[in-house]
Amino acid sequence: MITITKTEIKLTSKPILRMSRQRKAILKALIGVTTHPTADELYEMVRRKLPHISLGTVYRNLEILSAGGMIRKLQLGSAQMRFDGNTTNHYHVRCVHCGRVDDVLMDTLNTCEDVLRDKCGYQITGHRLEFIGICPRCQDEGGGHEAA
Amino acid sequence: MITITKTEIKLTSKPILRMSRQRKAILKALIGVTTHPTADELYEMVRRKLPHISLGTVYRNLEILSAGGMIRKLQLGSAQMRFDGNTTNHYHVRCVHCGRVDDVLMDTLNTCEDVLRDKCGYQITGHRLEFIGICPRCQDEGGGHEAA
DNA sequence: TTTCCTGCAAAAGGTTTGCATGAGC
DNA sequence: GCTCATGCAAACCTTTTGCAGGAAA
Repeated sequence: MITITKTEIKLTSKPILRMSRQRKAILKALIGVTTHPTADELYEMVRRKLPHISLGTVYRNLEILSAGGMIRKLQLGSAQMRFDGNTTNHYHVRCVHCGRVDDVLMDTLNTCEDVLRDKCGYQITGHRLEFIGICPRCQDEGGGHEAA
Repeated sequence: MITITKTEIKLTSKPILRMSRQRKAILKALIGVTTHPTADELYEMVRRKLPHISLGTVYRNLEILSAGGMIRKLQLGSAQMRFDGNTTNHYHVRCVHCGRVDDVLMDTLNTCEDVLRDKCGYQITGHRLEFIGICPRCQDEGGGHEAA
């Protein structure tokens, strides 16, 4: 269970999570965009406000915030991790050329999970669906963009 | 276009791919299992036959074989890459406890791709669906297994 | 005999971690 | 004041790469 107040986040029978300036800035930066940034991109974003923040702190907080359910880790096809401030159930589409990730609006496949539960012996806890394609911009420019 | 003979693989307007002992052993090892091994696991498997093979060679060949469509790279939720000798369209289920990956038998979502193509501006080229859960063995043992 | 491939080892990412100091509450 | 969080830098892990020698065809 998670309790969120203006100043702290409590996870039942876990240490109190303090709302440090850094943590707040990271969360705010992530919630403020829809671009699913990498840790490094987030580091650059937050650095404009807190120039002395370290990359290690960004990683530590992204881990903590996602463990607390306040953000979501996107372990997509690319090797690098991306993060999403939108924790509602939704899917993504990724551009093979530039690496950009957008949201996809479609119904989720919850009935599939129920079917599988009975069929393969696994206790299903979730699923991850990602579409791959070429984004409008890369189509226009003939695929000239490289992975960011 | 791919041409496969007993001794070589030709990719139209690409250099000839030779069937070296190493390449053959890697391919054979991967096709012989249904466990979706990591590069390192394959390295260990192949090392029993070819003790002097290097990990770099394994990586290089996995890359080449997957580019040629003879095997499939599985970029799943875990950070590490896994490989699949089964190149037919199918989905996977991954155990959060032990990292094991199994095949899932269900129809593929090709109609979703068509709908998206019209809806979000991306030119969709594929999709990746992975279920997450707890495998039978980890359920039995109370989740005592750790990631491999 | 021409390429392509291998083994070795170093480099290159991305991510994690140990430690002393600093800051929430 | 007690803890938790931070900054720094080193360590870690997986994957990639440069190079000289080796082997397919």
